Parts: sequence; structure tokens; C-alpha cells
Amino acid sequence: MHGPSGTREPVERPAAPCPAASIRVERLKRRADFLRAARAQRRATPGFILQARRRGENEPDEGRIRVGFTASKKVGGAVQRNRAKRRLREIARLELPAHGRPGWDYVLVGRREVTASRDFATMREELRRALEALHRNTREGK
RNA sequence: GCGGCGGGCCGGAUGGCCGCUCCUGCCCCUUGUGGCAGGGGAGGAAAGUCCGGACUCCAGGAAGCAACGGCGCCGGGUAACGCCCGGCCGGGGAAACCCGAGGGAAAGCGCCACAGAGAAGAGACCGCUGUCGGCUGUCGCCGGCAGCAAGGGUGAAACGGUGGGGCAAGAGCCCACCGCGGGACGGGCAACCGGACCGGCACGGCAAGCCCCGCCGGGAGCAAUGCCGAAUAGGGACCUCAGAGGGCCUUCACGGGCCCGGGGAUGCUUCCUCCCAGAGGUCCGGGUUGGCAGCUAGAGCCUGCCGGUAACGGCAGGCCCAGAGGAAUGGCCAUCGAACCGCCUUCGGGCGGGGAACAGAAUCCGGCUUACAGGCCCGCCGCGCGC
RNA sequence: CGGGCUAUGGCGCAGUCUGGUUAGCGCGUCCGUCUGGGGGACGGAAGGUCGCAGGUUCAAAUCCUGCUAGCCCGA
Repeated sequence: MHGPSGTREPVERPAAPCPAASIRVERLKRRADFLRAARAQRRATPGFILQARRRGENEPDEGRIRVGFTASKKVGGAVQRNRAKRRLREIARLELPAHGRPGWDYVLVGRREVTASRDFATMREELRRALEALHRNTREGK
């Protein structure tokens, strides 16, 4: 991206409620979970759409972060869809352990063209901001 | 050197850091959704799902008939094919070469619009010829009868073509050549090719219209199928096959054996083997939404030799080459880098920009078809120049 | 994995099986007339590579083959 001087990306700011480093991120598999997440909150970014939902008290896996990925046929052919999912998986892997919250479900939805081609560092930044916005929104709402 | 034709192959490279998945080995006071190390990890089309198989279930197999579907020059290859190779015939091209669903229209039915006189075993509109009559000075015109089908015209197609003889005018009426039909004989495994001689021409097209002939095909599909676990009340209602049969031998009896009969696929029928005294289906209610096998060693890949014009086959040696399951094979960076664009050029190239097509396994193979930036190699044809 | 349907003027549909004559119908569009104007009625007109590419045939929207796009079933 930049010249050779661009050493590393900005050092990650220790998020306020920094969770345990060994936190696991589970994969969302059930259709019902996807539907519930879609009905909860959402936030659109240029590269993807983030849906998020805090699980109820009696749901299992209390301390876990769960995440699912959606890339429908609208995103493109198999190549575009898989590429979009791979990149979404990667930003989730890099950002969610530090910036996600335990007990939440997240779903990342791919968009046509953009998800597969947008600058990677920018998408990471957008995910951090979207997570922050949704969490703040919930605190104020409740 | 230029233009063209055919075939084969490749389809970004190297390294670093961080991940995913499978396999193997090791480690553990954390036997876990664990850790560490090493190794494997998309394609020529993985695609469309258009053919052919393997495999599994419908119990296994063989045969006939009917229906339906597919295929269709000949020979070969193959597990098989609608694929491939070689050949034949027809068409295109100056050639290399390319294209062809290419059996049967003298078994039958059907169709051939419009135009045209006439469209299937047809026809006489304009015409041509003779003769008779009328008109007329003549050329000629009109009408009747008889003969003709050459010329004009229509059409996609008009019942051989060209030239000559012949005739009142004409016509395969006769002749030559070409075409067509038959064909002794010769060549070829065959499709087919050549063809002495004979026939005077009769036999239009469409079968990707019905059809006839020959060949092939039972159905469903890895969400097939098998096993384990968990859960529940192995619950309830209804329906189907059905006859829970008969005889004989043996035994005191229980039981066993044989025969007839019944059932066990998904058109009907026959035969052989095997199996059965229970099996199957629908609906209501409840539970589960897990795991394992199938799952990758195969019509496999590489090399060499041999057979074959070739497709391909045989033998020997070597190799192990993705196995996921909301679905791995990735992300980022650096260097090198093709197309393409700009500038310079001593036409060899140099400098800068630029950054890689179509597309991703889902049971597995053999084909076909379609998409594809660009590059490499081989062979052939034509033209020009030089030796 | 298996099966089916559709594509025709701007829109909705016929025609395709059984090939041929002007590819037709309704709505819409445009022009004109009636009205002071609008609406409406009447008269007239324009507008179609029949999804794409090959093939069969004298002739193809129609028959055959291969593609493309959209939709719907079943396991």
C-alpha cells in the first residue's frame, strides 16, 4: 500500500473491557440463529453489513463470541462468494477476539464486488467502528 | 520474409510472517473443541449436467413379447458411449485443409404455400405445323379440324442435357458425348471404387413429418446405502398383500424332510437360484436436527521397450497425488514479472507507468459442450527474395 | 442430485403441436375530429433482430442441436 516505510499497522489500542486473550470465537451454524441476528441490530459499512445480537440469559455458551458469514448468490458466482467469505472470516478472526463481546452473536454479510476487492486494512477499521457503534447503541438503549 | 492451415502444451514465479484442513509421529500435573514437529492440500475446464459407466438399494440372474426413448455410411479402439481413430461418399477451398444426424422415398400414409396451363406417373396459356372455310389486290388476319411440345413465361422444383440427323412441324424418333438405370467381371474385410456390355429414359423432393429396418436401453440415486449414539410412551388410528393351506415320508411325541399351492421389483410372460409365516403403507402425537462408514489406490500417474498408419493395447520398473462437511486449500508484505500505455531509439532495444484470463473439488471415473488475458513448441500449404 | 416451464412491439398475452400467405389481440404512445378546455368517444398511424448461435428444408417464431437468462417442483 504505502512505501517501504510503512512498518506495521497501528498498534492496537487496548480496548476498555479487554477480554481474556484465550476467548474462543465460535461459528454460527443454525438458520434460526442467522434469522434472529438479522432481526436484531445492523450496521452497514461500504465493505459489508454487520448484524449483531446479545444472546438471552438462558441460551448456552454464555461466555462465547459467535460469528456467522453470509454471501448469497447476489454477491456473484462461487469464486466471488467464497472470496468474500474468506476475507470476512479473516477480518473477524483478527478483530473479534479483541473487540467483540462475549455472549454476542455477529453475522457478517458480503456485498457485491466490494467485499472481495476493498482495501483490507480499511475493512478491519470499519469492523472495529461498527462493533463499537453497536455496543454503544445497546448501552444507551438499555 | 509475408499470408494461411492443422496439432500439442503451459496458463504467473520465489521467499517471509500470520491462519485453515487432513495425515503421520511425539508430548502432557491441563487426555482436551489440547500442544509441538514434519508432510499433503483445486482445474484445464474443478463449470453446464448433455451422454456413457463404476458403486449402492429395489432379492440375484437369463430370455421373449409389447410400449416408450435413443442411436444410424464402413472398419477399428474402448468397461461403455451419442466419444475417439482410420477409411468411403457428398459439399467448400488455388492448396494445406475444413464441414456433413450420411440407413430406407420402386411397404404404406401425409405434405409440397404463392405463382403458374400444369406440382406427381402432369399439362397446353402465349405458341409451332398441316389442312378446310371465310375475309383480302398481296403480305396476312379470323374460325373449324388434326398433329406437336422445340421456344417464351411461372416456380425452390416442370418427367434428362449439349450438338447433329430427321420431320409438315416436332419429339430418344435416330446418332455421338455427358448424365441416369441395370450390370458380366476385377479390386477391397467392408462402406465403396473401376467397369466390357445392355437399356433409349422409365424412377421429383421432404423421413431434424408419421413411419419401416437394424442396434442399444429395467428403475432410482452418495440427501444412494449401512452402522452407532441420543431422545421418546418402541404410543394411537386406518388400510393392503392372505391362502397363516393341502398331501406324503419319518418319530411314541416334539421336531425334521419332500411335493403341490401362495408371496417376495416398478408393463406382461417363461425359466433357474435364493428368501418368507409375517411384511409393507398412510395419517395423528412425541423425540432428534449428532457421529462413523461409504470417501478416495484408481478403467490412476511417470519412465522405458514392444505391437499397431492411428485411436489404443501389452510388458517391465518406479510413484502415492485434496478429501471439506455453514463446507479447508486463505490473508498481508517484499522481489521478479506477461499483456497494455507513454517517451526515447543507432530499430537490436532502453526508460517509466502498469499489474495477470476463464474460473474453485462435494461419491468417483471416460467423453461432449461452453468460458478463457496471454505465451511456447511442432508439422504442413501458397507467394516473394537470396544461394 | 433429479425433473419441468417460460423468453414474441413499452406492458400483458395469442400464434409453435400440424413449417408457407399481412406475426394477431388488449392496454399504452403519437396525430386528427367532436368540446371553451379536461376527461371520454370516434377515425387514423407508428412501433417487433420472435432470447442467442448453428443446422434441416425451396421456405423456420414454428422442426433439430448447442448455449444464455429467469422461474417452479421433488429428494
